Amino acid sequence: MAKKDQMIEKCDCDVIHDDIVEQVKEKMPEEELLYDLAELFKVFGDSTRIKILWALDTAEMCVCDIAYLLNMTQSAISHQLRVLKQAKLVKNRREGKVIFYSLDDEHIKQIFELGLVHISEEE
Amino acid sequence: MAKKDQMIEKCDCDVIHDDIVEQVKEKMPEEELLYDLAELFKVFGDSTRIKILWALDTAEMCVCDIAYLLNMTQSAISHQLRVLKQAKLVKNRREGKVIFYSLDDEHIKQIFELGLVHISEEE
DNA sequence: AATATATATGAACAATTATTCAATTAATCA
DNA sequence: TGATTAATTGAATAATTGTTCATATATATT
Repeated sequence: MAKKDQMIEKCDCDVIHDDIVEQVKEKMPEEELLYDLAELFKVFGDSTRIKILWALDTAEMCVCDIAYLLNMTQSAISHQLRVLKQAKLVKNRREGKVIFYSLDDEHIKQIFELGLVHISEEE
Repeated sequence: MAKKDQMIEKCDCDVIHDDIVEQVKEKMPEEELLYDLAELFKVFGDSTRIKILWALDTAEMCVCDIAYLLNMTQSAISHQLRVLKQAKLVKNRREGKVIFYSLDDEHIKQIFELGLVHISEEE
């Protein structure tokens, strides 16, 4: 954090690298898009949220049931559900006093599965 | 952090939810696996690392070129490359004074692409 | 050997974040 | 209306993390 706004000079380790840098620059998505992508993965980067998402992939659940399942306080779960909702990963509906949460994205499971492939490949 | 080891009681919002909790429990991967998955996504959850990975998807690059490309200090890049290497996402080879980094995983791009799909779908 | 360069590393600091605790809101039911 | 319950919210705290700065290591060159 607190990145200073400095100008990084080219190294002179090999002039040929100029080509590579230019080539990479062209193929890179926009700065903002990559930032958003990092924000999305940041949401996945917490085991409580991963568990919630994985649970909701099986069934719609209310807050207290998630709390019971994960053995955590309602408050903690509620805070995390808010993060997930802001990221448009879950949605909810009210039924009386109870609020049911469910997944709001098709790709979550696929992303998780790919992640698991990577993990299981580490020797 | 600092999660207290407390016992969360079942809510009595509806006794039927017992079934759901049991069903979800059965389908959930092991605690440890989900933890590792979160750790992986934590690595993706930083825009500097995302940029590095995206850059390396186009071409093998040395540390100073990455630093120049992203306009960040060599030190900052080096620290992040260490994180990426520990997560087995990049590998490196030395050529004289210069150390070249490249991707060490087939799935990174796929995971990123899926993430981008989610982002672009948000209305 | 001495110097220069590319990279790595460790400590420090600022910023971010996950959980807890206490209080509040919203709905139900007596 | 008052009591109960499910969920949300805000502040506080502890832990984690990304960058900087100074220093160390490794290779090449003179």
